[in-house]
Amino acid sequence: MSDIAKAGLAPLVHEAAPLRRKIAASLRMAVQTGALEPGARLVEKDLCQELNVSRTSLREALRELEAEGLVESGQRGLVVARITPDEARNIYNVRAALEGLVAEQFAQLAGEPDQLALDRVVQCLALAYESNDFPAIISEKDRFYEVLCLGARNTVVLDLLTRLNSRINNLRSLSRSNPARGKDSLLEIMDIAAALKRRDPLAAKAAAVRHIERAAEAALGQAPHLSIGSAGHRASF
Amino acid sequence: MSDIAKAGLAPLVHEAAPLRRKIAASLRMAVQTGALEPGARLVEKDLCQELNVSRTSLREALRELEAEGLVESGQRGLVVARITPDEARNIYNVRAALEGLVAEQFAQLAGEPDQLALDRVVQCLALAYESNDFPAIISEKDRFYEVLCLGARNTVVLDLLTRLNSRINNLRSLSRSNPARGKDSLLEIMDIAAALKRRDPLAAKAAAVRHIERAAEAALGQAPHLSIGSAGHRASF
DNA sequence: TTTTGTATGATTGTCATACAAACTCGCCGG
DNA sequence: CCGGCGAGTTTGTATGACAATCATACAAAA
Repeated sequence: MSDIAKAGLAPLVHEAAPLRRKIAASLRMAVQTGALEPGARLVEKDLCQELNVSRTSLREALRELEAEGLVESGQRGLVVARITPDEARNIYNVRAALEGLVAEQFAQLAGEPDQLALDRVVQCLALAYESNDFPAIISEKDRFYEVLCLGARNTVVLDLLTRLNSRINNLRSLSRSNPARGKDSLLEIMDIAAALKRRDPLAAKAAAVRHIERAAEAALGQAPHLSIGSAGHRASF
Repeated sequence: MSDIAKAGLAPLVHEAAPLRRKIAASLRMAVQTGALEPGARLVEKDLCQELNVSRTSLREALRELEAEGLVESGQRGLVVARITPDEARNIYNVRAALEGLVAEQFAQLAGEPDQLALDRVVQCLALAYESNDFPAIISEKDRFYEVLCLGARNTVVLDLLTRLNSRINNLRSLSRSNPARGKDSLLEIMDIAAALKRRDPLAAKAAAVRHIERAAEAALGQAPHLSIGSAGHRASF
């Protein structure tokens, strides 16, 4: 065995992003920024010209987005998915359930490195909030949930949350238009982090659920015509 | 408006299954039955010949399965996803959380027609259990959850559960090898149904969570090395 | 014998093209 | 005004092609 092999080089994680993945990412971004509005038709030929890719690759990317629920088949071809109020509400309900679960798991399973990573990402998040850098907030928050899921040893939830978030990213940016929301949001997150540091599973779960409920209120308006998430989870505190 | 329109005919939802969907379904079935074992390589050319379809459609189907998590990219191309014990455990944890949520919502939101549909599907399920018809049990149980989600006005969870189940269908049939499990499973489901009929959200949620926990025990062995789902949810009863 | 270099084939990722079926829209005749 | 007809558009599917990458085997060198 050579010296190089012993040197412990990084496995060089083959970050080969296939074209279809870049296409999917580009379309996701277009939906998030509003360049593609809900209900907009996705005409393959046009998108091919726009992105300068073949129909083959484009269609594979569309399958990915379709499975994600970001686009749906209208009467004719695909359209950007319209999110009904019920769906939006339910996405938040699901997020509350899932993030409550991983918060609970993190408190029970996370090791020292996970706690350190959590500290770091919470600090980054605080900075992003202070500088009001919206894209950074979103991206750091995604990283926060990533750290949470990894510490919870739960990649299943990480997967699901990623997909769900892509469906409500437009709502997320909408809810940030409320200036007061930012401060509250950060405080709620620090509540979660504090409970996690104490390794208090139930408090962590409660804080995580509360955070999502507040976010839902901010994004959807104060009237959750489905009292579900709230009532049910509050009952379990 | 014609008499026909008044007759309340089904909207005839143009169930034109594109070929790629049939391909995906066929591959799902192959994984579930074990014809394709976890870790098995999916060579496109071979699959094309086997299924007698073009590579174009096959690859689109594979994207669908990839997004579903049923196949994953190995070093070279795709392989049938191997499910680690952690992942399996977490899939059950997530199912517990999600099915608890929809049970709660059903109890609060379901109308008369939903309750009727529930009765019907529970009866079918009982029949399937009695006749020990494994494929029918699986299929009726999927319908049970479909009815549950529709009554809960929560298509988001319906979507997620469908995808998750495809990843553990092999485990599900495995757990059915335990003969005693069938009776218990049916009883647990009737517990859920009873709570739903009483419109008791918390009892319904508790029963749904308990059902999944028992199923997890049966499928994964009695030692849930992650005490998460159990501890947390029991605490909220 | 072990390591290195090379050839060969298999497989994926991407593309261009083709064509049938389904749909849209506008035109035309009643 | 209405209803059908036809042209253009768009999707679904198939085919063939090619470069890049990977696997394997094999030959050459140390």
